[in-house]
Amino acid sequence: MKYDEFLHTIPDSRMDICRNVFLEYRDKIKIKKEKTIIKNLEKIFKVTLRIGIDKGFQAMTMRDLSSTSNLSMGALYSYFSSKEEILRVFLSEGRKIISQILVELIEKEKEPVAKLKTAVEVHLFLTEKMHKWFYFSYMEAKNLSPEERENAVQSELYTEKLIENILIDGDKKGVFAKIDHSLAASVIKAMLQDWYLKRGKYSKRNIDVDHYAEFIMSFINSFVIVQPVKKSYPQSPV
Amino acid sequence: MKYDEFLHTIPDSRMDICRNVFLEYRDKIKIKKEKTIIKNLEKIFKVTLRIGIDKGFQAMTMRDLSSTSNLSMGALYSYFSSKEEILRVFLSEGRKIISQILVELIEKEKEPVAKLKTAVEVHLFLTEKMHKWFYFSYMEAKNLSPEERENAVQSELYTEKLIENILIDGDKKGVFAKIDHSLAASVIKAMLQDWYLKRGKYSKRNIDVDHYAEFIMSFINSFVIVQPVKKSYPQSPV
DNA sequence: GTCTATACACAGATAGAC
DNA sequence: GTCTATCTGTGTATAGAC
Repeated sequence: MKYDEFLHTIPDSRMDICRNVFLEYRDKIKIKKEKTIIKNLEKIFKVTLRIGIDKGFQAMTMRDLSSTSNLSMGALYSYFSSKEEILRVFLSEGRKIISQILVELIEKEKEPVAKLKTAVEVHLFLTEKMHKWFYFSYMEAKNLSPEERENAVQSELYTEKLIENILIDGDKKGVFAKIDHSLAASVIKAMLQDWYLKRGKYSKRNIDVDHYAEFIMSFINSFVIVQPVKKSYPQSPV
Repeated sequence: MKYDEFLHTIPDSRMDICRNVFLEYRDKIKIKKEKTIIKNLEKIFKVTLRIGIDKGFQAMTMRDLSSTSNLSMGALYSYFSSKEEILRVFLSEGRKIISQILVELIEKEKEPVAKLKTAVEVHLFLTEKMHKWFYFSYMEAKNLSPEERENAVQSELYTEKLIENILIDGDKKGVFAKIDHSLAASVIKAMLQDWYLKRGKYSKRNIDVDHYAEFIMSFINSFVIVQPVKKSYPQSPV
């Protein structure tokens, strides 16, 4: 799959998060009109993401958030009871949406080789589409409460487990080599994460997500596929 | 090389940082006695690292630092003119020491295959020995001033360039495949970073640094070495 | 629903005693 | 060299007008 195709297959995650937050927290929010809530939640999350990436969530003050979102301090506190809650809700709702899309698209494939390719691609495409959210989530997870941080860690491990299971399945079916599945999954995960953690670096070098996906698939396949035929990878023009 | 051997070949980095800071900043520090300075710098950096990893540098207050290090607020400010300066000095001195060791050990090797292995191992061993510093450095780099952040980024790119050059050299000599050297170096770097970014995860699974080094070398070699003989990697006992 | 004004706590930093 | 006491700014959060 190419990134362009992927974009057509999934809904607008930004809207989805806001709608889910509305449904889940409507009794805690002091405002009643759905339209108003959604509109302002979008503003709040958008600005949180922008400032949060720029200088970190801790360094963002509620006054920053207020002035940049054009909502008064008072208004902000009718949506969230504390600054901490903004972070908690934003990260946890994002995680839900992501794991939903990831699992759904992987399950469509049946063969291990195709499953692995899909897992890699969908993960990269998701992080491409929501790259600010992913970067923010990675950097700020440590500022969550212990329970919420545990949720974030588990969510990451879940993705890794998905990959590990694909590798195990492929090993059983004889298409993948007898490797350490757990370690291999970890390392593949690290490659996937590098895409959103070092996004700026790859942009500067004109590497787009399709190019990166193709490259790491060739890297991964050289290790996991049984009796690999060595494919030389074309040198990118500098 | 094994991690145990490595430990004997390098000096104590903690002491080194403090001595270098003393030499470089002796005129800015309000204290005169070298012994006192070194002793207190060690305390300050040690506590900064501990609290900084625990809850982030921004969240650490000077009062935290004061009470945990048993130095009064006033004393702290006779060593550093601001909280920000502690971060700046600690990170920049650390970078100097690390790049020094890395370059020195890589240059001892002459053949590309051995050079690559050494680069991977030394990087892993360094991050193992100073893993708190590396984690802290990674997480707090964004809180530096623009100029200092640029230095941090350049320092990372320098490591990557070292690896890239080894790959290019090996390609010329016919021992490495014709791959995209720049992308390959990036991905290898990502694997190396995962070791200190996810240290806790690997500890839980009883993966030590020697084991990790061996694994990612087999992963990397399957991709970069010309006409690879597929080595199956032994399954680790769970 | 949204605003302004303000309470209150706590941060970084310094002055000056010892 | 090190301490305590204190200044001043700024942070989160709320009360109550509109």
